[in-house]
Amino acid sequence: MLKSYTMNPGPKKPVRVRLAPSPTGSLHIGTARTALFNWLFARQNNGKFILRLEDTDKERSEKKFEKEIQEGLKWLGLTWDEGPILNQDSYLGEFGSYRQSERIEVYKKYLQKLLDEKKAYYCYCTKEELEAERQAMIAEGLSPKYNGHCRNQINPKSDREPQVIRFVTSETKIEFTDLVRGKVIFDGSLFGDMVIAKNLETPLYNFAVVVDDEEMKISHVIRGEDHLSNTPKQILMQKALDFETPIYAHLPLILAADRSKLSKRYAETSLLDYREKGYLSSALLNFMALLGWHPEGDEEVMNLQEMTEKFDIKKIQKSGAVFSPEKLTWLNSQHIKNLSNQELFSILSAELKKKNILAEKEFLLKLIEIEKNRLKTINDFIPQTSLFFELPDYEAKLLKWKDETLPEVETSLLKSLGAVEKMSEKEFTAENIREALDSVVDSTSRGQIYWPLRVALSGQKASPDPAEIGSIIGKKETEKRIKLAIEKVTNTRENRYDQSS
RNA sequence: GGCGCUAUCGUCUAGUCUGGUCUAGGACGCUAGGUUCUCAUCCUAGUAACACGGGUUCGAAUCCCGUUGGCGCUACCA
Repeated sequence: MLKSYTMNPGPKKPVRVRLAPSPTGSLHIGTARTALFNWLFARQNNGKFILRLEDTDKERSEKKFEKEIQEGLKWLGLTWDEGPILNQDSYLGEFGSYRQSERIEVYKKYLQKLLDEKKAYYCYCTKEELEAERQAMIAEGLSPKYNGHCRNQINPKSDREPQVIRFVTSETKIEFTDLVRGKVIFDGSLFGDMVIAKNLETPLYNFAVVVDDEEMKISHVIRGEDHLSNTPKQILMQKALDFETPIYAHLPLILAADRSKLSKRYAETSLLDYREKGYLSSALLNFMALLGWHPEGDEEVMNLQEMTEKFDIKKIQKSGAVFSPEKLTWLNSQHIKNLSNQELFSILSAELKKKNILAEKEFLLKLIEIEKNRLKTINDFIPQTSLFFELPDYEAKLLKWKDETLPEVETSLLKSLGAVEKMSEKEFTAENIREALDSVVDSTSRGQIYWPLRVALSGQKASPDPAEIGSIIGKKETEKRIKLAIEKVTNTRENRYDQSS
């Protein structure tokens, strides 16, 4: 007769959620999104967001990744209420350490309790024996699981060393209600007695999680869908230990374009690399939220504050979401536009400093004003504004508007020069330049004047308005660049056959 | 293979619970047009989807069953 465990939410506990990454790699974009949803949920419910480092795998865990994870979360503004402190090595708090490798005594206590109560046992079977058994079961077409050989210590094999500690897995149906998926049922009889520790001092993931979630009074476990099949196993252990089962919410995974697991081959998976590439944390946050969730209404560009107001965990999508670099980039440009010039200034001046480029505040502010709409990433700024610092080299033929001839270009440049020369340094604003230019423009074609002038001032085929450029580089530099262009034209004409015919 | 999750434009999604107002809405992308000296911005328009097959019903994207596809887990990793 199968008995079945049903999860009852029980009395309302204060909301405490956690992010539990393993420091075995950089902060993955998927982990960052999990952090976001946890954070949002905590904020909405007046709860606490806890960061816990799951470093029970001694071989793969590294301190530098612990630091990176924290740095990434800080950059996103996803601050945690409890847990490690950046640049501080000891992580002690109300619940002891938030680093699993420093909580061995806690796990040991519960491990011993299970052992004493015969809810767990030492297994003496060797890896080789287990593997042979596994293969045999697969050959028979069965789902491979441990046969329970050592469960009742039928044959203590006293000449051997214990290999691992196994949990007595009850053969029951396990049912729980997932906040995003609804009711989920697993059959415990398919699991077999699982290994929960290598020995008393070396617990494994599934066990450590159960202990920590209880000890740290976690109310809601919001994590990736890859943990969905761990959940029934963890629930079984909670029952054995007489722990309360938290409420679960399993998030859909982030996928690559071919719907496979998001890997480096397809897009950058490390969060901090997006900072390097010139993405704003607010854009990343916005983008990650939109992967699996959508606010009511049509407005998709949001900051953290707005997301906190609109977020609804019950509205989370059930199936995986493909990562779209294009949308991320678009969102980034939108967030850049929403920044005030002052905010952009702080970001960009830091950027310039890194590259040892000196610029005065007033000058930078002017550049920001005209470049803001042209930026997709912060990193675009330096290459796009280099023309204001130094005129790039260009070919004379670039000065030609449509199919005009070089002599016509020269005439046009001469007109521009004349208009500019009449102005004083003081009245050299974009608006005034435009006015002066318009007075020499032939009503049929502004391009005839504007194009060659723009190329003369920028050296590029795509750039901001020549009047804008002129106002920033100043009257003297403007005249200098126009004269240079005229020079280029005449040199080309002298040294080559007339190409106009 | 077994178990679990899942399925609306190329992509992210609204709509599904509480069938009709859905000739399926928005966003990204793409295309065209407008503004314009160029690029970008901005504006307008277009493009394009209910996986398939049954059933229930006067009526199904929406409810039920099946099929197929995708993903996850199946470790002495997390």
